[in-house]
Order: sequence, then C-alpha cells, then structure tokens
Amino acid sequence: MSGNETRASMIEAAVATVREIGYSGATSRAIAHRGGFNQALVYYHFGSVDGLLLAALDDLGAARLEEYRKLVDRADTLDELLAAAQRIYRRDRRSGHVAFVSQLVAGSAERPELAREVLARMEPWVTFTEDALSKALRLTALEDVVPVEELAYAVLTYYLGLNLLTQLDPRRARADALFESLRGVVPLVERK
Amino acid sequence: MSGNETRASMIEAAVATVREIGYSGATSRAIAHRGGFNQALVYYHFGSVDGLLLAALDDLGAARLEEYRKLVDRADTLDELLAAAQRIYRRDRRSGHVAFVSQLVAGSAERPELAREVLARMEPWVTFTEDALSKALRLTALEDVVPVEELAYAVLTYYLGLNLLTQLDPRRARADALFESLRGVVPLVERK
DNA sequence: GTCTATACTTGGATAGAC
DNA sequence: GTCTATCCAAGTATAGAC
Repeated sequence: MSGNETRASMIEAAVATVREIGYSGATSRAIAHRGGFNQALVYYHFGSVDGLLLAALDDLGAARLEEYRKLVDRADTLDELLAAAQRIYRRDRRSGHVAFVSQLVAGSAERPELAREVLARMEPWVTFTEDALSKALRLTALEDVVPVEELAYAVLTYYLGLNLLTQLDPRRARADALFESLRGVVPLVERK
Repeated sequence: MSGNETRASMIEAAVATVREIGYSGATSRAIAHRGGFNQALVYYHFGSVDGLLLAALDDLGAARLEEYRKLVDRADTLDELLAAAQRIYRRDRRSGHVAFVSQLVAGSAERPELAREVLARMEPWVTFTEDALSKALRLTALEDVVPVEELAYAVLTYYLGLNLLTQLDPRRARADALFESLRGVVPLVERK
C-alpha cells in the first residue's frame, strides 16, 4: 500500500473509531486494529493520536464545508434554509462526522493544545452559519430582533449537542420532527 | 473523618475533577488526589469510578431539580420562563454541574452500561422541561405549531452542547446575550 | 514506509495491615 | 473505614530490523 493510501485509511479508521467508542476509547491501538494497520504508523505519520485526529478533522471539514456551501447557496428564504439544514443533518447523521467533532470537543477538556486546534477549525463553520442565516433572515421579522452572530453560535451549539446525544440515545435524539416543526414557525415571523 | 463525610467529599472531588479535566481525565487517582483521600476508597465506597460518577449525578440531579422547580413554578408566561432559564443557566455555569453532565454523556460513548444509567437520570429533566414549556407556550401562537416534546428535547440538547462548548471556548460560549435576544422574539409569537 | 519488539507510564482493582 | 502495597492490563512512544 502506498504512503498516501495508508494515510487516508488511517484517517478513515480514526473517524470510525472515535465515532463508535468515543474520544477516550480512540487509542492508537484501537484505531490501528480497526483499520488493519500497524500501531506504530500512527506516530510515524502523525506524531501522536491527537495529531491524527486533527488531520482527520481537517479532511472532513474541508470536504463538508465545500459540499454544504453549495446546498445552502441555493436557499434564499428561511424555509428553504431549514430544508437545506435538514438535508445536511441527515448526511452528518449517517456519516457520523459531527459525532466525531462532538467527541473531539469533549475530549479537549483535558488537553489545552487540542482544544486550541479544534477551536480554530470550528471558526469557518461559524462564518458559514452566519452567512446562511443573515441571508435567510432578511425577509423575516427576526432580523431586527436576534443578532445573527448569537443565533449562528447557538445553532452550532445545538448541532454539537445533538450529535453528542445521538450516541447516547439514538432512538430519541432525532431532529427530523423538530425541523418540520420549525418550518411551521416560519409563517409567524415572515415580514408582512 | 466519618464515612458520610468522606462519601460527600469524594463526590465533590469527582465533580470538580470531571469538570476541570473531563471524563477521560477523571481517574480514581486523579479524583483521590484532588479530594485528598486515598485512591482505594473509590472502590470501597462506590465499586468503580463510574459508580462514583453516577452517585455524584444522583446527588446533583436531586438538588438541582428541586431548586429549579421552585424557580420555574413561579413563571407563568414565556417571557418569565426565559428569565428563569437564564438564572438557571448562570447558576449551572458557575457550579459547572451541567458541564459535568455533558462530560458524562460524551464519556458514555464507549460504555453502554454507563450510557444506560446516565440516560435514565436525564428522564426527569425531560419531563421537567416539558412541563415548564407547555405552561409557558399556552398563551402563544407556538402552541399549535411546535410539539412540546420535541421542543423540550431540543432545549436540553442545546443546553448540553452549550455546557460542553463552554469548556472549550469560555469567552465566546456565553448564552446570556442569546437569552436577551429570545425575549425580544416573544412579542412576535404572542397570541393576539 | 512498514513491521516487531520493547521500555516506560498510567490506571483499575484487590489483598491485607492497621 | 482507611491505609500501604502490589498485580495486572492497557496505552504511549521509540529503536531498530526489514
């Protein structure tokens, strides 16, 4: 297997492991076992387990941001944005990508170094959400009432909590019904 | 020190440790060091580290639920409920109690046994939030549009995410401004 | 670039003295 | 009920062969 292929398979295994058994279960041995490669390779390629996890975060983040920007760019109204958000949620749920991020956030508690890096990689998502919201709120009465920055941060916060809770309670933590309900709220806030 | 005093001090140390260095940092040794007692006592009194953490969750939960019920019982309108929620948030933020819960949820990923127990202890909070919301939404147009169960679960989900993110980003993850903004939304949904 | 082997560290858990 | 001592398992990280 070439160096690049191995790198990619390691990142994949890292995401899968964190997703399934959490940050504290994602040891170099567990990840290597899951991906079918040697444990020592983690240190050769990424220096440390956290290094591997951050590389994975980079990979996922870039791919997802590009993909989701396209989806959201097409949404002009609040209702359309909610529909796009629901599609995004379903994808993230299936892939487990945000569950991965949630676990990294939780695991950062004891590692200031990791925390700093994770935080830096969340920044583009704050901007992304702000942009989407400010466009969609333009035609609603919410525009004058709720600062977009606050709301964007709240949306990301909720999303993080949702993906964390899904691991604990997969049956119940389904946001689909909530998305539908929120779309029912739209008429109430539309600017007449 | 009597048995009961030791028990209480162990629970306190456990909460502080999880809050400060996260679930994966909260080893029996770390907790014992923090509380100034012997590591072996964790196993004598609680059987395991997870046993201690669950006992702490019981203690905190009972105290907080009773206290917060009083606060919320006095709130009759949505605006008053938001004000009460803001007070609760400030207390939890200071005490770190919900940060503790968030860490337990995250740590449960690899421990089905712990997950089950944590989940069971969240149940009263779902009911609590549902009750509060259904009373407060009665006078608003939201009553017909958003199912209370969905909303209550979403509120708890957000709260969990908020307390998780606060550890990572204490400067920014402040919900105070958001609470204020939400109170500005109330007039929009009041039933005319 | 990938493997084996291993030194070192940390944590869970228990036995037995006090 | 609390302590010391200790065993065992698991994880990090590196050296060195291939």
